[in-house]
Amino acid sequence: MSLDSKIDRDRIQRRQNREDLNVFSRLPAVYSTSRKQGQQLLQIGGGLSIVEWRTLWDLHEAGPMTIRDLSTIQRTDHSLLSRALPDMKRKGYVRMERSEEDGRQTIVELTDEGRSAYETAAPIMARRRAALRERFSDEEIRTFTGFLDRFEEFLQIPVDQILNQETAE
Amino acid sequence: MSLDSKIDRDRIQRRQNREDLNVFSRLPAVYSTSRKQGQQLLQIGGGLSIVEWRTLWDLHEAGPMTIRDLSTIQRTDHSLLSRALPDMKRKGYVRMERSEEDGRQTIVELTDEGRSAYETAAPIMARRRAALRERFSDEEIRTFTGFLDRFEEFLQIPVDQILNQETAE
DNA sequence: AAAAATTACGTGACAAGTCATATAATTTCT
DNA sequence: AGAAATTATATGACTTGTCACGTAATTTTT
Repeated sequence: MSLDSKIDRDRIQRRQNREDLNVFSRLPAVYSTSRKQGQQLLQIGGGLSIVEWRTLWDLHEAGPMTIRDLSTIQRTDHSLLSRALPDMKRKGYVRMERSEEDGRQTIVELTDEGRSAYETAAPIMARRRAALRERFSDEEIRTFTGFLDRFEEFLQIPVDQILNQETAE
Repeated sequence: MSLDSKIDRDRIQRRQNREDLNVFSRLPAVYSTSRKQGQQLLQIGGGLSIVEWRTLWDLHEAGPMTIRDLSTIQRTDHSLLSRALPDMKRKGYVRMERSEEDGRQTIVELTDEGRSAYETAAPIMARRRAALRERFSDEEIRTFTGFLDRFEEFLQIPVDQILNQETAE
């Protein structure tokens, strides 16, 4: 019997419908589509990368800070910044200086050129957030991010603890 | 003046709090933490990669299907599968066969060995979903995925349409 | 004060995604 | 039927993200 005849369209469809309710499965697609949209908008707004945009934005909003601060705000690994910053410095977007108080830290500060790059991208990115707010009320955003909070709490649970709860089922 | 003294801890903290409500900013971290958790569990459950797990799971649940079907269910680019499948075939997890009905398609089917790899990982991954259900009711999961639906709808909107709605603000 | 632990950062290696482009097969249009 | 468009897959190039490990600086312990 050929494999063709073994394909069960209905069953495949049901599988897909089922997976629509699986948060773990949906996250990758939602994330990557969101990222894609961000990249497109940044392309229009001067060609910054996502990491660059986040960094300029943070520095603009909160002033000079360390690499650790940036990675904390952005909720990413510091290595992402470690790699992006020298490039950004070369482009003239930021200044970097070893901290006098703590020689391990590097303090990053926006330059005028960085500010100007920020200002090119900012209105477009603001438009995006506004467009989202046209579709989600403040209340809904809080509910949505509340779910993200709870989901993140779940993800914090150590793996062995998850596995040892079989009884609770 | 040294850069150290220009650091404003309070302002940085406020920035961070603000970003906690920004869905666009939160998604990357939530996604990658979820992925990390998945990878850890798979490591324990036999060492499958995420793509491999998803594929074995889908084939187990819905029977043989094409690469396109797999990528649709998994909501990812087909290239991910295109690259993973030859490896999975080499490991003996799947069979691949050109479709007789449509010579462009490749039909993928689970082998016994693939089934056995699936069965090693499955209980662990099921435990994870159960652990989630202990913290989110069915109702809440539906609300959560409902938000994901709406957010994805938003992401579907063409970029130029988002930018041209400035009036609506 | 010396030793041990922690923290900040840099860097190499890897996974999971994307897109763009190429090719072959199928379908649609004229 | 032939031409044109579409679809399925493969593959190269790239981004975002992780982790692990190394080094230097700081903090904590003894």
